[in-house]
This record gives sequence, structure tokens and C-alpha cells, in this order.
Amino acid sequence: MLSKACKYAIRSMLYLAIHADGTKKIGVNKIADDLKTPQPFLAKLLQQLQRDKLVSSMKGPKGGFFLDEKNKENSVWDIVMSIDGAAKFDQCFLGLSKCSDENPCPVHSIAFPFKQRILEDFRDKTIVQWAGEIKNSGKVISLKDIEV
Amino acid sequence: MLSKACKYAIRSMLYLAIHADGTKKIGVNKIADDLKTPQPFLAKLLQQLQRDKLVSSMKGPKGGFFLDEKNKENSVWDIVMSIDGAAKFDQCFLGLSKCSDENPCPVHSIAFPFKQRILEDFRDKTIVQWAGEIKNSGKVISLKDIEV
DNA sequence: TAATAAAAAGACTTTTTTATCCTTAATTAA
DNA sequence: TTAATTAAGGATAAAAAAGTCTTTTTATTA
Repeated sequence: MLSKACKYAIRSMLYLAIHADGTKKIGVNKIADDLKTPQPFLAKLLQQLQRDKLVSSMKGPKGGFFLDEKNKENSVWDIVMSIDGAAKFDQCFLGLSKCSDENPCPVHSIAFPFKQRILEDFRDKTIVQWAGEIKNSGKVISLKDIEV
Repeated sequence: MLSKACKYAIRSMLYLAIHADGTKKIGVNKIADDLKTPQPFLAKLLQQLQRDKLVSSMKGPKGGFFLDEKNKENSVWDIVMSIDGAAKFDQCFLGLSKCSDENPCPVHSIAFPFKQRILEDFRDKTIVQWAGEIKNSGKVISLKDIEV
């Protein structure tokens, strides 16, 4: 559904939304370390996101990545588009090239509502909103990875 | 979630459940053609399923693949296990190595019920049951692919 | 202004997944 | 019993995804 690349990207962006801002930037090393993602690979992804104006960066000492006010108003869906593209996400669970309410695969009735629900969340909530929910949730919602 | 290989495998098996039996076997060429899957690749998959006793086959003219009574009592989950393995299916939507109710990723609350639901269906329904539902459903449920 | 720290960029490598090809074995029917 | 047909098996190839390395650019601070 989502490539590893895209999963890394989404987690990094939410991580930045929570931990970084214009005055406190965070470098790839730190991010990759916390999220347990391959460092140079993540660097590539952040570069890509930066090109698409989804994340901001500064070179040099005290430099790093952060989200400016505009970046924060983007959605998780924008990240998916930048890394995987829309087509990748919107695929039939059983691989039919044309799977719809009229022409459903055997699991369409289960898979479609789920995809819709995730899609809504991804498309309609801004990154700050996500970050807020993560921070204020009673549960300890994870972005950092704990290897098992 | 599921590899292409696994999607091809599931569709072929349901296809066989509906269209073949001990007296009418179907060859890979016909299956691959209807399902629009790469023929030699599908052959490999059916071989694998045959080794795991999920599908039956006969060589020679009038030979081909079919499901015997035992095969029909297997589940779609058995196919997933044979081709992808359980681990592949049960992965966190955002890639956390440990994602659970106690340690949820930001989309766990949406993704988990979906995975459970699919898993139940895959595990608890036999292949004949699937086939029956597909045949008797009001809708035209697709296994064959129509390229767009 | 020099040293340093960090991102940007591009080329490259490795691994995984998907897909093909070729030879052998089994079965059927003429 | 021979020709035809179809699966089984193994080796290989191609494509995609994941990951690394090296050099260049930009900013900071001493």
C-alpha cells in the first residue's frame, strides 16, 4: 500500500511537526536515529520533500530540517503524493486493474471503506492537526521505532 | 500488504474453485489468460501451491489444475501463508516494528480493525465458501482482470 | 577568513520482487 | 508406441525498491 520510503517520510514529517520548528532544526542523523531508518536513504527522502516544498531546511551548523507555517498546513496525502504518487496507494487489494463498486473484487466491500477512511484522514487533516492529536492523545502514540 | 505473487495466487485459486473440478482441469495458459497474469510466473506460483497441497494437478493432455475436495476446504489464509508468509501480511501500516494497542502508530486505530476483519475472512472461510459467495452474490464479482 | 557542520545532488550498489526460458517428466490419445 | 500436451523443476534475467557513497554547496561561528 505504502512503500517503505513513504512510511519513513510520513513518520519523519510528523516527528518534525512535533519536535522541530524554525528555531529548533533537526538533522537527518538525529531523525534517522530516533526513527530507526537508514540515514542516507532518509536524507534522499527529505531532499525530495524539500523540493516539493513540504519541508524546510537550512544548511550549515545549527542547520537541519523543520516545518515552517506553510509546511504545517500540508496534509499527509501530500507526502504520499510526493513519494509514492496517488496511483500506488489506490490499488485493488487483490490486484485487479479495475476494481469498483460496479466491478468489485471479492474483498472490495471490506477494503474500500478502509481505504476511504484512511484517505480522508490523510487528505483532510493538516500535519499540525496530526501532530496535535498525537501529542494530546491519552495513549503513547509512536513514531520512533523500537526494534524488537 | 500482499505481494503481486500472492494476489495472483488467490485469484487463481478462487477461479479454479469456480471453474474447475476433478473432471474439468484448467491449464496455466487459460488461467493466466483470463486473469491477465504473466503465464510463467503464475506457473511457478501454482507449483508452489501444489507442493503445499493447496491445489491439485495432472500432467499431459486434458491435464491442468483443479481443486480436489480437500483443497476446497483450505482457506485463503493458507494461500497467503504459502506464498507470502504470515509476517508479510501482519505489518504496521506506517512501518513500526512493534505496533499494537499499547504502542500504536498514528493510524493503528483505523488499520488494525481492517486487518482483523480481512484476516478473519481469510482464515475462517473455506475456499468453497468464497466461491459460493462469489457465484451467488447479486453483483458481478470479478477475478478475471480487464485491463484498462 | 578559515574551519566546521550540515544539506543537496548525483552516481552507484545491493536486495527483493517479478518474470522468463529451457529441459525433463508424466499422461493421453491416435 | 509415438506424438502431442501439459505440469515440474531449475537456472537465469529484468525491473523495482531500498540503501550507500562521494562531492559540492551553503551557512555558522570562532
